[in-house]
Amino acid sequence: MPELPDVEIFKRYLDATSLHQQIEKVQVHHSRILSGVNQKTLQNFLTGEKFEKTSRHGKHLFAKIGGGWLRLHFGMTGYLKYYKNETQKPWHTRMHIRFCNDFQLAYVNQRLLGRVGWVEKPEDFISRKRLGPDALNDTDCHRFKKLLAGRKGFLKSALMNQKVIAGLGNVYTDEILFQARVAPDKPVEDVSAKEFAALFKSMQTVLCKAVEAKANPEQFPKRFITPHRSKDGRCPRCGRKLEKITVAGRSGYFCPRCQV
DNA sequence: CTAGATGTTAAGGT
DNA sequence: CACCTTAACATCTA
Repeated sequence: MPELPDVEIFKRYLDATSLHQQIEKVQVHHSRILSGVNQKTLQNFLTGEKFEKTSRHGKHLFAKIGGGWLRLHFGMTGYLKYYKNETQKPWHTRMHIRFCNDFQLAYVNQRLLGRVGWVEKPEDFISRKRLGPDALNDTDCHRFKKLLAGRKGFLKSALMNQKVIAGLGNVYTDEILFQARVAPDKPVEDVSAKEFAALFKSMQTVLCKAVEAKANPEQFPKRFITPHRSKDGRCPRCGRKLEKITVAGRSGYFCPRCQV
């Protein structure tokens, strides 16, 4: 589930496997994943070059290479896989980078909702898309309040809006709301100063713990609601059956007793 | 067979 | 301008 913590793990994976190696060949198996660049241009930009470093903003991963940056976004289903043996090539590999050491990096995207692009600088992309500050690296409690102040609509919608804060998706938004004990359908205008502080603190804790757990829900702390997000899921705090709610077209889960 | 799944965006409405 | 809902995208699974 490629939200901020997942993409942070992909970043570390790319850093640990693919930096400073010359690229021998690039193949795009499905042009639908390309955004603002065609296959030939992308191949020209990458071939013979090396990834120098990476950065992440929200759910976007950038890798500096040659005269610009490769941008990777994963949609609802996507990940990276570094491998050597052709038998390990994942199903639904949409782009494929072969390094001179014979290892390969696959961009896997089953549902084709992810995108690969090329930007001169990450900041250009971030401002063009009007993305908010990164939820993990670029916020503090004061700024967080200011981002949400004066907004209308439900809290969950605002938190999931990438133009407000970048990186939170459906699952982690539910987790943050649960940990802060605030209901997803609370109007932003009704959120108290105390609740804003709790939300900010939960956002930091949840994202940090998720990254520590390698974004794997099986390794999340016991108090997390994420592993219980399902029809018969129960609140890990009070045991009550979770409620399902649709906000901004997405299914959210929350505990009606613990979250007010 | 159908509904729903981690994301984003366009279109149309309030 | 801000926000809402719905649909669409493509594919797999419960």
